[in-house]
Amino acid sequence: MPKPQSHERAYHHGDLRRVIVKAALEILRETQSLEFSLRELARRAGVSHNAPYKHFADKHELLAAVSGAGFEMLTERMANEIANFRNPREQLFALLRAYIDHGVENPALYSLMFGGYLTGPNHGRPAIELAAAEKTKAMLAGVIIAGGVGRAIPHTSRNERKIAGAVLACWSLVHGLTLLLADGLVGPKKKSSALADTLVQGLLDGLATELPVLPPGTWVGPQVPTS
Amino acid sequence: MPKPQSHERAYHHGDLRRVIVKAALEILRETQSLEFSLRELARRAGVSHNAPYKHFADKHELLAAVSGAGFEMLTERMANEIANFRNPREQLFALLRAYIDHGVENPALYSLMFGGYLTGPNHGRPAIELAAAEKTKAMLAGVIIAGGVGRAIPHTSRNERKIAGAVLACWSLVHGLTLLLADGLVGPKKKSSALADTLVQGLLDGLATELPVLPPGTWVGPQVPTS
DNA sequence: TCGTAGAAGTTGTCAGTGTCTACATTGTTG
DNA sequence: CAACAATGTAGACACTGACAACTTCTACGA
Repeated sequence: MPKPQSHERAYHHGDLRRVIVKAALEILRETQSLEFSLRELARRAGVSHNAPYKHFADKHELLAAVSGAGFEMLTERMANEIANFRNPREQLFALLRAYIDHGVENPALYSLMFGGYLTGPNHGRPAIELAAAEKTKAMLAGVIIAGGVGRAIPHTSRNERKIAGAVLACWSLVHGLTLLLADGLVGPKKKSSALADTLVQGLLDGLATELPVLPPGTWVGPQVPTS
Repeated sequence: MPKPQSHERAYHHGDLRRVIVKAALEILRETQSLEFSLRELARRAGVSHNAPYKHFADKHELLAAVSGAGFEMLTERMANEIANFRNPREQLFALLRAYIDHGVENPALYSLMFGGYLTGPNHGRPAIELAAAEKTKAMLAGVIIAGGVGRAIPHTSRNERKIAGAVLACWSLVHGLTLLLADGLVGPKKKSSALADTLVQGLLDGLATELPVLPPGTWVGPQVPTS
């Protein structure tokens, strides 16, 4: 086990991986731009330009780790918000708002998570990211099953498609709205919460009256890597 | 050095700007990756590595032009689809489907358009892009006004917010769905059309019964550059 | 007609980047 | 305590985006 108790680190850093990811999150927040260099990151971490390669195979892997950290922050935030309510409807509402806020408050990180930087030519999303994203989706599904869209939906195989449809609808709307807001393509950022609230409200109302039923054969889930 | 070889181009290309943008679109489609170099583009266009700088101030401006071309392709495609129908409801449906298809068929381009590559630290979206995006939105708004969500909404100042809400709802859902599909975060790409259809159907049904009303003071539109 | 200003394309250069290889330092373990 | 793997450092390389200076062509007014 590492023991970096001394404030003056020796040759071995002991916790460089986490430090680098944290530095990346900082840069992202400060500059709001994805155009930072691996070397700048190393500099900021007070380490030689090649040290990160001992923890990440290449830059993509590093960015994937940062993105994964973003997903974890997101799920944690949503979980915290959910804990404030008992009514599933309110929970779902709080969850979606947390999602939007997370994206709007840190657009660059959100872009990294969803902007397609990592879903390159052949290589699908890195596994580390997929796992984190899956947890996010599971949380959303949980609240919906508990009755987020108006009534509880028992998690039977018969309801599978119904649930998947509701999850997809919620996620799509909130996802798109967040992107548009973060982009500045619509509306002022300041008042986004009110805007988002009414929109989400509308969606949930619509969803409550008629749940879309997905056609058979469709399958909602992460794309499994073929290798 | 370079002599005028028959109908081969001479020193002056004549139409390099368009050729470069087209080459960029090709690369995007072939590699499905945003990581191409300006120099590779020049090579592909059969031109020296610095020629593009006579037409674009820097790489950002070039990418903005490519993104703008993407928006134009999108609006054109939507317009074509709309022309096949007279019923506003069907028109809206066709329009949204065209939007989704456009994104799913060329994820890299879609990422460039919406992934936040260009909305850097301070500089908002380039004007050329904003103009193109605005036309897209106008078309969507037009169909909605004509009755896309069930009944016509006269374009009075009283209905301004109602229209804006509907536009935002439609765009958000479709935008988010497209991103999720293109990302491969949900569902298989193959069957996406069926998936999208039912989802859009659900949204429209929900929207028809209850249009969300935006709170006063919110304003839906592109963020104006401070120039 | 011509000659010149400027647009369009070229070559050369520079700092900075991602990644590779070789080397140095460390903590761990037999 | 010595060998070893993990971790960090130093140097090198091809490539990138951008700048400056040069060349080639085209348009246009006297």
